[in-house]
Amino acid sequence: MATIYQVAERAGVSLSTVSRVLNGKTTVNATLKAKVEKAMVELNYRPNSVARSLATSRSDSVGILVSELNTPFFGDLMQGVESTLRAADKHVIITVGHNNLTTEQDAVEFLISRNCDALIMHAEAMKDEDLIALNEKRLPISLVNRQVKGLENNCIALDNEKGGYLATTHLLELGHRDIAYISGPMKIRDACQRLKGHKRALEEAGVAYNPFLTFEGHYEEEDGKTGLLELMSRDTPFSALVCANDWMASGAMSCARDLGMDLPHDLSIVGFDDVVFAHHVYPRLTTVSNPIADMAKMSAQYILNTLYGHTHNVQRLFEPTLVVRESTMAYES
Amino acid sequence: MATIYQVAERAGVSLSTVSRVLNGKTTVNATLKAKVEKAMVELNYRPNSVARSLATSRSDSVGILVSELNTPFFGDLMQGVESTLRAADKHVIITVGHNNLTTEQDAVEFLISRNCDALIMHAEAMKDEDLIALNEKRLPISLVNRQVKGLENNCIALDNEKGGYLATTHLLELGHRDIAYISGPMKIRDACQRLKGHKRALEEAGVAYNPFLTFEGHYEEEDGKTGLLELMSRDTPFSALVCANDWMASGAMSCARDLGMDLPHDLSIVGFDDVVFAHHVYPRLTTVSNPIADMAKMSAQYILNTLYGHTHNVQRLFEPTLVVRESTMAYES
DNA sequence: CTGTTAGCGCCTTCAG
DNA sequence: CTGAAGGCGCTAACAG
Repeated sequence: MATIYQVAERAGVSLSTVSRVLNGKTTVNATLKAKVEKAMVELNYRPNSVARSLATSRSDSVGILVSELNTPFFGDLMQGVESTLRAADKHVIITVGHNNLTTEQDAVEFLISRNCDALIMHAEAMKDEDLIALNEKRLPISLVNRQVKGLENNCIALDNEKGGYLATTHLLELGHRDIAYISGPMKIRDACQRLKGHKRALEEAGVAYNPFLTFEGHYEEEDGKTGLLELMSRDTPFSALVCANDWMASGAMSCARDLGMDLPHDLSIVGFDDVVFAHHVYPRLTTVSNPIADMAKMSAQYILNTLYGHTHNVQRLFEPTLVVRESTMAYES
Repeated sequence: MATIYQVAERAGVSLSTVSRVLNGKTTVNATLKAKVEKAMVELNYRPNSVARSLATSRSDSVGILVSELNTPFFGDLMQGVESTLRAADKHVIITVGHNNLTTEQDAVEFLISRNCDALIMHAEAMKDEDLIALNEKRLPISLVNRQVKGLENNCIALDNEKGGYLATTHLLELGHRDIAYISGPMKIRDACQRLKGHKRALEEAGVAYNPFLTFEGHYEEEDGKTGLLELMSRDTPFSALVCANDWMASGAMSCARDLGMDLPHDLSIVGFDDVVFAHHVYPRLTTVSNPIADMAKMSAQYILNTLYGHTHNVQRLFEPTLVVRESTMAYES
């Protein structure tokens, strides 16, 4: 690969001149500039971003931390960030945290050692204080789908409580009173908030919350099945079910069908996230949309602002909306 | 951030010694080594991989090119590569090609300028000769889901022809004779091969191929719908349909249901890829499994072999298998 | 086994 | 506006 030095030699100028036309910061005599550019194409010159990064300790790329690579949720997240960053000529380095503390920390170290200018993270295992320290002492970060006290500006989150509220309210409006709930793991923030919204909706409707109607899952498809089975074994009848994400909803639907139930007549089901397959299931899933791609985009814009002087508006709290499809229907006594 | 020099100073040794304990290539006196390690933790030292990369022109990371970030297929691909590479302590830099020539080339240049040691690519737009040149003149590459003449060793691919054959044979064995086919874009290799397999199955069964029963789509969900509608408008009855991927199959299923058809009684449908949502659709989709995660893993192992002296076995051609679920049933006259 | 000395490719003062 | 010189953090011969 040609280096800046060879370009300089061929163009008959010094390497600083080449550097200047490369970066376009300072003005360069038009003739020299032309010569340099000619030399560059002739040599098929490509700047080495590693060298540049070492010299400037910047890299024009931002690190991304996701929990998994192969789920629709994170797919949308990555895609949202990548496309808006790329439009600004920034690049993206993606790492995986697997919802595990050590892995997340390793990933962060890797990204930093790669001179990333900033980090956009979906951190699940790292603690609030770690994140605060990271942001203060190391490099700017933005958190997607999480709210950290003391880092309000950096957080882009969904109003999960409202989402839970919407789901349950929808069911209440359809006349359901006995509403079961399969939650995510309660150690995860958003899972708590969604459940909280569910409870508020019940309360406002004057329906007593019955702990026997809720089951704690792990956000995985399998939990929809085991949850439904468990709930049904408790001898507390219910006519509707809200699941804290679409995976569990899909699991519950399959299970219900295997049990010979007729959906949605025998059971109305609401999901959460409106993940890509939500309208592939049958009946098509009524769910709460989680505009993760938009949030990701916003997160990227925030980084663009703080790092490269852009001036996008940044919206920090996103409102979920209810997407009514065919998996819910009016209560039939 | 602490540098190797500061560590050396604090430990009272030269920086080459520090470098040595860092890389562990040569032996270092145990006492000195201890001193160095102590200094490293005290200073919370982290090696700067950019500097290392500049000095060695290696980076212990391999670039990945996918077409999209937010689809199950590429999700599995990325996940397969990432996990096996990470197990070998290599990192991954992911870029997106969007099935567009310029974008793909930019992505490749970015990865090279980042000193990636190798590339694992799902290249769709770049031409065979570009890929050959890339591999010969620049850096080792491995191609997933593509076969290039002259690059046999670097290619990990699925026997798509066999997949098409399996899908149609399954239907034939169920007694269907009039089998419609919604293909992918014929400019894409695998789409051609899948169709070829379909034709071979018909031929072997003594069923004449009827061009009126095939429709060319673009591998998108929408094509399932438009394809089905178009095929039905051609007044050539059929009792079964194979779609060249699951997205189109899902689209066709929704459309069929909207048309009031009873699945699978009124129409048996087979998909291709066995993508994550294939068993979320209803009826659960019979499809041809595409072990993309395994292929991705193999691709990573190939790179590990050629680059870092590993000695994994590498399987270059993968056999698809038929996954029979509930979207197909015996022909009813 | 250890320290010294050059670079890796580029940017960035500083003079001119 | 241009060139010379030093340095980013680390590795890799080369002597000792």
